[in-house]
Amino acid sequence: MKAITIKDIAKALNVSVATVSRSLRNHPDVNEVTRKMVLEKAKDMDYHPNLMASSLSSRKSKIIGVVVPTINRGFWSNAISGIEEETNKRGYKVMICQSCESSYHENENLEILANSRVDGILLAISKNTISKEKVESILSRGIPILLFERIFENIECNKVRTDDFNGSYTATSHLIKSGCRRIAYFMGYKSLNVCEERLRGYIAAIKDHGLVVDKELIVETSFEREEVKIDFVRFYTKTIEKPDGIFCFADVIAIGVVLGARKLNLRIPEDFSLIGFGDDDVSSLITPSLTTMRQPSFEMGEKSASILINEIAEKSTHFVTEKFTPTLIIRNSTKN
Amino acid sequence: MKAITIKDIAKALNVSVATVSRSLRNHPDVNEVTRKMVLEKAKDMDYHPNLMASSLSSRKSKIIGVVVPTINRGFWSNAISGIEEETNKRGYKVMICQSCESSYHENENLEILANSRVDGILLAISKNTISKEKVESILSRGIPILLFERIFENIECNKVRTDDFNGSYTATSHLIKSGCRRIAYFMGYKSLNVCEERLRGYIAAIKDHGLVVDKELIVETSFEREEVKIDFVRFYTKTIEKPDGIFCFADVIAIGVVLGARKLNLRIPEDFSLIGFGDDDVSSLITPSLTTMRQPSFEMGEKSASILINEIAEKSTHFVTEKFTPTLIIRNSTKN
DNA sequence: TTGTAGGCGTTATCAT
DNA sequence: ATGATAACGCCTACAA
Repeated sequence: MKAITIKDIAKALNVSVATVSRSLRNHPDVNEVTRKMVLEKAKDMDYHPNLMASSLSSRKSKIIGVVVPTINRGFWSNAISGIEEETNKRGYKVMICQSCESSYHENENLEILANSRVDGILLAISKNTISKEKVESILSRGIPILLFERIFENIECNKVRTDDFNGSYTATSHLIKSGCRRIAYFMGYKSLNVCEERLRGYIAAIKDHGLVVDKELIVETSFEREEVKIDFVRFYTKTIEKPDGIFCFADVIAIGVVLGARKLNLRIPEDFSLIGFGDDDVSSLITPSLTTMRQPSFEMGEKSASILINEIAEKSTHFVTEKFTPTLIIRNSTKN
Repeated sequence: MKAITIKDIAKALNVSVATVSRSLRNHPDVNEVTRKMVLEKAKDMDYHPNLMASSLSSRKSKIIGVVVPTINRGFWSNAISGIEEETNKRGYKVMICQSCESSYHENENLEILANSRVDGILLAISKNTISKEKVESILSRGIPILLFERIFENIECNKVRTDDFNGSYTATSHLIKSGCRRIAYFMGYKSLNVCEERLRGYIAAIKDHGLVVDKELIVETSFEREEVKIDFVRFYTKTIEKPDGIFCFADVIAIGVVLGARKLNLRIPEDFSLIGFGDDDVSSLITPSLTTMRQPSFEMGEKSASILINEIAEKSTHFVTEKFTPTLIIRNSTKN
């Protein structure tokens, strides 16, 4: 059951392992006749290269590590798909880990990936990651990290992000233009700077249109539909002056709001307008279909992988931050 | 920038690499004092083990390969999540690849995973994979493969599958019990044996209830919503005797049918009842909410990983086939 | 063009 | 309990 190695081929052919190795990797310094012979023999003997050995020796694994909060929902599953597409195209494989929104798991995953000597890491930080320490320690070990979607502001590395300010400004403005005057923001986790950025855009839009920001209308909630539903019901019930518009940090939150509204027998957009962020797969299907800011999640994944692989290949030290601007998709959860 | 190795630690401590290696791996044959010393020094020197070297030497990578048709939709993204959960719990990492329903990509991925010396592979075959050759060749190289959801019938390995016959029999029967007499089956790809199995269940239910099978009502379609929509419109338009019930191979197909029905201004379930398979995330949200056969996709992923890892650990040669029976979830796309 | 030999960072098998 | 030393399978100067 022992696998065939280049040594076996060399022996069988009475040549050196170097010649075999070179032939197999299309090295120029090999006689074409020799190469043909080696390749044929390799096929004959059912040879399969050992990538671990090759990686160890060449000091590159051709593997990209990925750490995301979750892999089976909305933005993340699409982004991963984009990552897969691009990495494969460039001859890399991918090792995927979930942090489950836990900084502890995130750190563990990062450590294992780094110890596996992946050539680079794509990371979207978890909701409770506040310290840059781990990331910086891995960067200092010479392993490139690209931060995407969930990033640290002050850190020296490549980044791919959404233009959150712009997006939420557009979303909020759309609500205002369609007649809303009292707009709530369901914001997700305060700790994440994406949430903060979108909060800033929301506030700016409110102010720019001469409305007032009411802190009572800014609600921190989770990324679980059912929890959001509960949060919404509580919020709406206890709020005296009802909002006539709600902007949500993410579509999954907006959908939670829809569920809550159904429970309270509220009609959207008659009783209030609703706008999400992300354009998840479900958003066009739910009733009412969801007005939202579309994020090109697949493309963001592709771009992230592309930039990281460029960095790996060229050893460039010039870092970029790529910003993707979301686009407004108008559906039936807002008026007009 | 060169990373610290056990050799460096050994030198710094004036002990042998063997001692360092043993200390690091909690080998019993080490003096506790020595171990403490080594561990401390390792931390001091910022040592991080090289997993590639370790894998090469120990001949186990602690990595599980996964090959699925797609990673960002319905059953698959949930199954992967379950796989991730279980593998991590057992100290393994995961390398994920998509076949994109292409046998060619599937083979390439399998080859790379095998060459990466993963300890085992979880595979759901693509829609156009007909030959078992590649799988068998990898099995013969001593790398365990577990087939899940999309399997070959006649092959010696562990399997985790849905009880497709049972599920589609139940689904079809439910339509009949709720009054349908002329039931269509939107079946997905004929080439897949899951599709065939569900077809068998559908046919059996029809016959058992004294109805007749009409081949005109068995429609092959794709797994893309928009394509299904088109297929449905064409089908419904050209069919003289309209069906009063439609059973779909998967929820994504059922949703395509919903879109098609909207286009034709048909009402569900008034004009026809609709039942899906899988209970995708969207299915409870769409209008009408979808009656469907729920598959425990996450658990199936977990179970698959669990069985495979057991096989790896115990080198057991006794293969099992685990069957998961789907459960009927009644919502608003069927009557009563 | 080909071969030799050392190295990649561990683990494992002997001794001691 | 510890140490030499040979694998693990491949790559790569350097020599020939």
